[in-house]
Amino acid sequence: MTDQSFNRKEHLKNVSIIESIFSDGKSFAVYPIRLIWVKSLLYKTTPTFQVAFTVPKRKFPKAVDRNRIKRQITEAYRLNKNILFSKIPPDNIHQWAMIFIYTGKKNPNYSQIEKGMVTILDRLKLGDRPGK
RNA sequence: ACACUUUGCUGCUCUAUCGCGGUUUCAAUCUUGGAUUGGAAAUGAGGAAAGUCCGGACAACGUAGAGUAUCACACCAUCUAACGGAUGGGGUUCUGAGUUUUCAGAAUACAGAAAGUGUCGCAGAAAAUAACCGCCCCCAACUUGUUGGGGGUAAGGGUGAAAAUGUGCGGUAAGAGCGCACGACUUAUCAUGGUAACAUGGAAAGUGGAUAAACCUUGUGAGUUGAAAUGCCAUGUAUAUUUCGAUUCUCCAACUUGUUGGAGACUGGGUUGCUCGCCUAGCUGAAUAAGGUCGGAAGGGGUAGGCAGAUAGAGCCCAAAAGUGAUUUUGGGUCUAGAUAAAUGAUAGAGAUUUUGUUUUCAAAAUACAGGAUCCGGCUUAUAGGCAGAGUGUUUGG
RNA sequence: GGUCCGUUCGUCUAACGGCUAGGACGCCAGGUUUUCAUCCUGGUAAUAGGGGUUCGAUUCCCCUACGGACUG
Repeated sequence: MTDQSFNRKEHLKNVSIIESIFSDGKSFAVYPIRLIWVKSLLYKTTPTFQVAFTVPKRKFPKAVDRNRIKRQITEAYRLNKNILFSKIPPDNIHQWAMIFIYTGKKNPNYSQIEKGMVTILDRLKLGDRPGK
């Protein structure tokens, strides 16, 4: 049985970490989602992955649309995050902070978002990247 | 019955699994408080939550007072915590019916142009002290019906959004509210009705073009700033640094003879934007040095976590009574989000409504506008479908 | 959350409540040139939307839409 909960601690809230992600984070995109992330040393109090979700206000001016897209992305992450946990190396000393940005232009359906989320989580390599 | 207009109400439903926010409760671990993890229960976004166009509650600052500026509002009464909101009424304008007296509906920033200033393009003689043409009178000249000069006159003149109170009679050289009759309008006034706005009627004076969503005048009201207000706790730090200004003078009294006290001027600061007024400061020192203090500006360092504010209230529902109504009173019942990088979603199934195809069946698609952020009362704007009421028109039947 | 400002040809801008809404850069057509550029001539094209005040609105007032600035 996999863990499907999504607590408040797993939300990314620290302002300085978010600014560092936007200034020197690494990114790639799978339609309709773009992922930006940064890796740092592990603290004991915070969980391994901290995640935030945003939708640009320029493309979706109404708050109803933005809320719905954020909820759907959150749901897709919650149901598929065991892909990430299964890829953690055994002697892990790092933690990851990630931001998912919705880059599409229309209101999506959930199946599209879930497909993009699964491929993103598959493609993200957590192990020892040689360039690091 | 259908169509249109308008007003009000409503704003898809249920089940299972996983997951999120706060509340209550149970268990475990660490334990001073308390924190973390897990389980359970009930619960969790609107009529506009929106725009931020008004009004309040609440909070901070200010709080002897006066004047003025600035801003807002402007028929009357009532309602309300308050309002630029609502209800009822009045006036004006428009539309329809009907017809000369009304009825119905809609709109209405609806104080003052007779306090003053400004503006009124083009056209037109003239756009606000109206004589260009025309009409009339007097004088002069001669070519004897024209010219020139002086004066009177707003009845007529192709314009314009607007042309000096309309029609008729009298009157006059020609004319003119110059006079009269019937009207129109304005001002202050009297009587009746009405709480009042106002209506009706009488007598008097008068005829003043429009524009105040031009300046303005009158009346009424408003202190300023807004939950990023504000209070407390924790963490952290630097009363750092630079620069500008002020720290003055006179008089009186006392004695301890250079100090103290009082009064005044001046300067700085506070006092709602300004003024007066009020409060307060002007130290050490021989010194224009130096230090201290006060005020302004520049610039820097730190934190960016938690609690309160913050959800029981001008609350919601039902009934009765008062009132034309907005609304109020009384009685009973009820507790119903409280987040802070910010909680409502996904999957599966069933049903409801609408549309399309097919037409017993069935299949597919869609289900509006839109998401709390301190809280209320309004206004404005967006809104699929459904329900109810009113009005108008058409058709059918009696 | 709060306070305030603005919207004029495709772009940048001007305007006393009063003429056909002016100018520059563009674009189009013609001319000049062997051709292109430059230059000359002409044309095109706008008051964010709705309502009101006024004889008359880009201008004054109200509502809506959009854009922007400030505020810890």
